[in-house]
Order: sequence, then C-alpha cells, then structure tokens
Amino acid sequence: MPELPEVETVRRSLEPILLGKTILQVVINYSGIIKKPDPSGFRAILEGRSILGVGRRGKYLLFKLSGNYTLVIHLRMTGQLVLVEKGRESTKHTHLIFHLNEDIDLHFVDIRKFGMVYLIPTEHWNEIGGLAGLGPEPLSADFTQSYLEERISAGKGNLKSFLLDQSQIAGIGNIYADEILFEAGLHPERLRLTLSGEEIERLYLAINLKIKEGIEYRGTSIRDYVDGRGEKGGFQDRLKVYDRGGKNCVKCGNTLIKGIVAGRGTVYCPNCQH
DNA sequence: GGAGTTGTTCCGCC
DNA sequence: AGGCGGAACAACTC
Repeated sequence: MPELPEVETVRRSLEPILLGKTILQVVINYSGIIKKPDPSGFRAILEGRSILGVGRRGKYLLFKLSGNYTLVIHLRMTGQLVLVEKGRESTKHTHLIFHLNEDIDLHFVDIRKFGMVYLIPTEHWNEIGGLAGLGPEPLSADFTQSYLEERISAGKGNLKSFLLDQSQIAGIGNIYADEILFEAGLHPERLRLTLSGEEIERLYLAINLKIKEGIEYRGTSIRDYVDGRGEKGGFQDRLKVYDRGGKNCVKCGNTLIKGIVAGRGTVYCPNCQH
C-alpha cells in the first residue's frame, strides 16, 4: 500500500536514474490504467520527451517532462514502478513499458490494475481530481501545529477518518494512520471535537515522527511494495499495530483489537489508546 | 469461490 | 446547503 513514505522512497530511487533520460518508446499492454488522454495520444505525446524532474505530492508521483507536460502516476494499492535492464522480460502484470535511452526501461507493474496514470499539460494539473484538493504535506512548513488544531476543530467525525482525509493532510493511508494513533495514544474512534490542546500536540508530533520514520526505513513492504530498484522497505519490522491484530501490545502486553473504523481495517490497543 | 484488501469518489441523509 | 458517513468500485490472491 504505497502511502507517502513509500511513494517518496520510489521517487528518491527513480530520480537519479531518470533525470535527463529520454522516453524513446512506450509499450501499452493494458490501457485501462491510462485515465488521460486516450492510449494513442498518450504514446504519441510521450515519445521523444525527456525527463526534467521527478516530484511527489501526497501519494502522487509527478514526472516533469520537456515541453511543459507532466506524467502523473498514482500507485493505489499494488502499483510498482521499477527500473529494469533493457530487454528483460516483463511479468504478466506489466501494463506499461517506457523504453529509455541508455539501456534502461521503466516498467509500470500492477497486480490489481487499480493504479492511475495521467498525461497532462503541466498547467492543467488541477484537472486531476485528487491532486487539486490535497491538504499540506505533513513534513512541510505549511503543516504547523496551529494548522492541525484549526482543522481538527473545524469538523466532526473520528480521528481515523480525519487522518485518512487527503484534503486535511496529504499522503496518510491505512498503515500510517494506525501507527500514528498508537504513537499518540489516541483511540481511532475518538471524536475530533473532544481533543485537548495537549492531545492535538501529541497527534502533531506522532504524524511528523511516523512519516519521517517511514521514509527513513524506506517504506513498508507487507505484500507488494518495492521501490524503483525492486527493493523492499524495512518499516514492516517496526510496525506496532498495523497487521498485528490479536497480538500483544508492545507497550502494555494487552491483546490488540482489530475492528472496522471509517470503513477500514483498524488495529489499536484498548489499554494504551483513549 | 468467497472473503479480504485500500484509495478515491459519489450519493443520500441530516 | 454543506458536511459527514457509508457504500460502491476497481481486480486480484489465497
């Protein structure tokens, strides 16, 4: 499940290799993941352009191309972007192949085909639904404790759904939401409006800490996630609640509860989180 | 072969 | 009217 730390790790692993490369040819094995434009336009516009930058916003990867075009890729649940030597055979789930100069290919692989790819003139970036409405990056200067305080108190609902809401904070998904709430000692069903100032501060620090740790350990590989070199992350060994339902709390030893909150599988410690 | 998996969008309700 | 909750949907693996 690529969330901010995983997408950032992919970005960092691709950037040094892709910068300055030219897309010579694009092979489309499955066109369903290309949301804009139609597949033949997609191929025609891409071929011959060079890659000027590899950026990220929330869970979206942004490839800045020559001629003011941007290739936007969202990996959703099982998408992978991997660099392979030219000519290496593709798997049955390889949907896009970007043949680059200098004997390198970039493969888009996605077991479930939930990923989304857009190619747009850069100034039209806000036409992509999810991208326009994103909240601040959690590790940027825009994301301050007073911003969090203001947003928390601006609406109802519980903390889990708040953390998953990309318009409040960009890039948090199910894994990091559970880890952040455990770190902060806050119950996923806790209502936003009941938080004290001290609890909002704990939440703020936990968001910063867990997102930073996720990046530092190069993401969480529970099932499919790998970076641009095909390497797994290391954060799965440091998870305290996610995927640990029924196991013992690392802090107090009680049994961790797994339930559904905000429509998502959610694990928490009933003793440590209030 | 039914259950489980999550990010995003959309719809209906209050 | 707008915010919120929940459902739907995508498609594959085990």
